[in-house]
Amino acid sequence: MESAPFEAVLRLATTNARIVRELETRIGGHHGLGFSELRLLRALADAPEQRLRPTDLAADLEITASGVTRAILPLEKRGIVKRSSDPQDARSSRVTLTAAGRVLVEQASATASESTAKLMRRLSVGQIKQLERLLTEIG
Amino acid sequence: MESAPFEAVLRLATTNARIVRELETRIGGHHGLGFSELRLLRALADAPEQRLRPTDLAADLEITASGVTRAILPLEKRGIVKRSSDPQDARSSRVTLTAAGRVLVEQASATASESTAKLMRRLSVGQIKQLERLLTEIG
DNA sequence: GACAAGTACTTGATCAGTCAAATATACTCG
DNA sequence: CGAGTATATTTGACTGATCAAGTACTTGTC
Repeated sequence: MESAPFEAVLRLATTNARIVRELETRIGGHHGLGFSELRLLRALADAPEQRLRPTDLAADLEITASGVTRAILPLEKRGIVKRSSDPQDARSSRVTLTAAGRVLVEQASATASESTAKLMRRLSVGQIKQLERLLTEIG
Repeated sequence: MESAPFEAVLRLATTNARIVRELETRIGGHHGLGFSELRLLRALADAPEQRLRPTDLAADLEITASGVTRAILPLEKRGIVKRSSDPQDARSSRVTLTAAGRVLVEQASATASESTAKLMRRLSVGQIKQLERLLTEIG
């Protein structure tokens, strides 16, 4: 009773866990940033005008709105992101990278890229692209 | 400053999060089991003699030994797994599926397979196999 | 324009997992 | 054999996330 899709999901989970754990120590050591924090900063950096509402961050990161609230707090205290009110909707707000945040995300991404390249040294660039394509294709 | 490997890792994380969250509700709803619990039970089910030491479980699942200790407790209380002492090493123990556990993992896997197939409906069987191969290849 | 329903976010309680330290046992080598 | 080191597990304190409930605002309908 083997199911190719479910086997793939199990593999996805372990590979993800291994890579995240590895990057966590490398990024954390260099920049005092967790993997999920870097993920959040990258989402901001990649957004048009480097600005997103918490809800959109939640959707991008596949976490809950509640998780976003809690993730943002320490980043805001450290002056890495900033919140401003959303002129279109008073319930919401807009989260932006500060100048310091832009520098940090740049540096941390560089470290992460380097480490990732090492972790994936067994795959060719083509295979990595293929992997990314397949993951994106899922949904 | 784009890095194919790191982009792929970011994608890996979000896709993983989405799938895990989805399966969590489906498996949880039907069998009262979390995704990571099912992962643990599957590791046992797939082990020779359906028996593993906590350390080996930790390695298989890519979590810490500490995490295994805590994951096993509720499963043991529910009679899904059982611990016995390791005759080779008094520091360690052996974790096995109970009869009830074997039934449960079978049923939950069926549910999970079904849900996963739906989640991955946009990929062909060949693409899913390819995805799994690439993930395995990484490390 | 008021009221119902929906959406955006926050908060309290909880959970799964981490790390560091403690404990217990095993292994190695002089 | 015994000392020192290494390994297996557990525990306490903590972190990052969840869910459910609450607040605040917006939207759609009559």
